[in-house]
Amino acid sequence: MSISILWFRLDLRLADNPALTAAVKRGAVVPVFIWAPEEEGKWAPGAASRWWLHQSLRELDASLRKLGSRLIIRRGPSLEVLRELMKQTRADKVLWNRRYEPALNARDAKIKATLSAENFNSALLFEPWEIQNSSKKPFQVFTPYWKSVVANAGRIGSAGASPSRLPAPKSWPASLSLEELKLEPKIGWAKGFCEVWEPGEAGAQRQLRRFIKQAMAEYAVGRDRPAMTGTSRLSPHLHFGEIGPRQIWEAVQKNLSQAGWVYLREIGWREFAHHLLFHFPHTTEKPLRPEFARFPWKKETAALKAWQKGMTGFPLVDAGMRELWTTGWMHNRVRMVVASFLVKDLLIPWQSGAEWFWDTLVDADLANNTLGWQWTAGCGADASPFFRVFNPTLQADKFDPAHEYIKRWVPEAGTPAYPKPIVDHAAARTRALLALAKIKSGTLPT
DNA sequence: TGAAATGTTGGGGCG
DNA sequence: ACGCCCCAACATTTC
Repeated sequence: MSISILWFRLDLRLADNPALTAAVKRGAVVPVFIWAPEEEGKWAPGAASRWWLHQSLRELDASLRKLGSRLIIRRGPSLEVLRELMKQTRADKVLWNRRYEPALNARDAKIKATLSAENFNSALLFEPWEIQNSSKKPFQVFTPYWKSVVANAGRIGSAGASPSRLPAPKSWPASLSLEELKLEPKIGWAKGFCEVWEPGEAGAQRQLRRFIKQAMAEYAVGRDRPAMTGTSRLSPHLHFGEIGPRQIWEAVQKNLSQAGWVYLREIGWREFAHHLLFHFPHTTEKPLRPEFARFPWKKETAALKAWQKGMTGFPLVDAGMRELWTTGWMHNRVRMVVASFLVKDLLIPWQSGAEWFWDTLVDADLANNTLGWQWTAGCGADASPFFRVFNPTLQADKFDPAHEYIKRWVPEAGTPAYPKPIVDHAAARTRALLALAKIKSGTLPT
């Protein structure tokens, strides 16, 4: 029997974990998590993500201990740690599930070329290179991409079960304590997070069952009502791999209905985001449509601050930004509204919004965040056209008609204590369209 | 997975 | 009865 290092990354679960299954098959398993944020460059986990990661690692360790195993925690560099661990434990192979972020593709390739390693897919229905259009190129439009995924659905593997046993090595190598990683905030700003989230594999499963039973049938409407729990709320669990898309696919197929497809389509958008990030890795920083590099963005520090703090004077925008700050999450309908407001009403670069979301969202995910912001800014693949400007007031009336959501997060709205709108929306819309015209006319000869 | 501007239609009041 | 105007309701176009 061989000894394997199982390198946990964004796959913090025991069920449907192909690397884990393969490791168990080989013999003894040394599960390890390596904290190496510097290897992710600019996109190292933000503060909210680190809070979640701490809880999730604690849960993972507890589940491993129930099987007589445990989680070894180390600090990077990853290659050095893995090499050392192999020596210490006499393991002959490292197994892991793939990630697709540009910085990590390079790092992992190097590790794979250096050590004896084997990789698996736990995070996606299809690998980004498996879905191609008829000319063998990546898709850039969602609908044909999704059609291709559905047409190939028969090839989606079934979700694996948790291992019933997890053979331990003869002796355990040294480990840091979870606290030593200092992932949790020093001051208690994450209190609100604890009230609404249950990080870990068990919490993810509970959330999935809650959604399928109580919300999925009404999803087509419920997903647009920020005051309701009408969405799956699985995004942070998915990001950390506490649940995988194959498990969701399988569970929804068992209860399939028209509404089920509406939801699976959203899983499709997540899949599409990973597809795009893999094939167009520069889009984390730069617009996919090159003409947007010339867009006359503003550097409005005060306005950006007002947006971040939820003090723009637009109740729905502020409600969303405060929900984000308090709970580490924002309803997707409201994400579109606040993003449109930042990019179009304030003309602040979408990258500034992406950075703020990166730091404050517990579900911050490089693929989804990049797609979301480029979609809003109109500069991405299959993006919303820039001239589609959300009117925050109309959006509130449509999707929060009783202002229940607004009252929850902005109780002082409508009183003198509430700030005056920092822009005139109608004027801001005109200004945004003018700015857009500039990059269009810029392509014409003078 | 918008909203505003502009165009069209048709019912009803009124001379 | 008829033409004219008003305007809400709906549709289409534009950004």
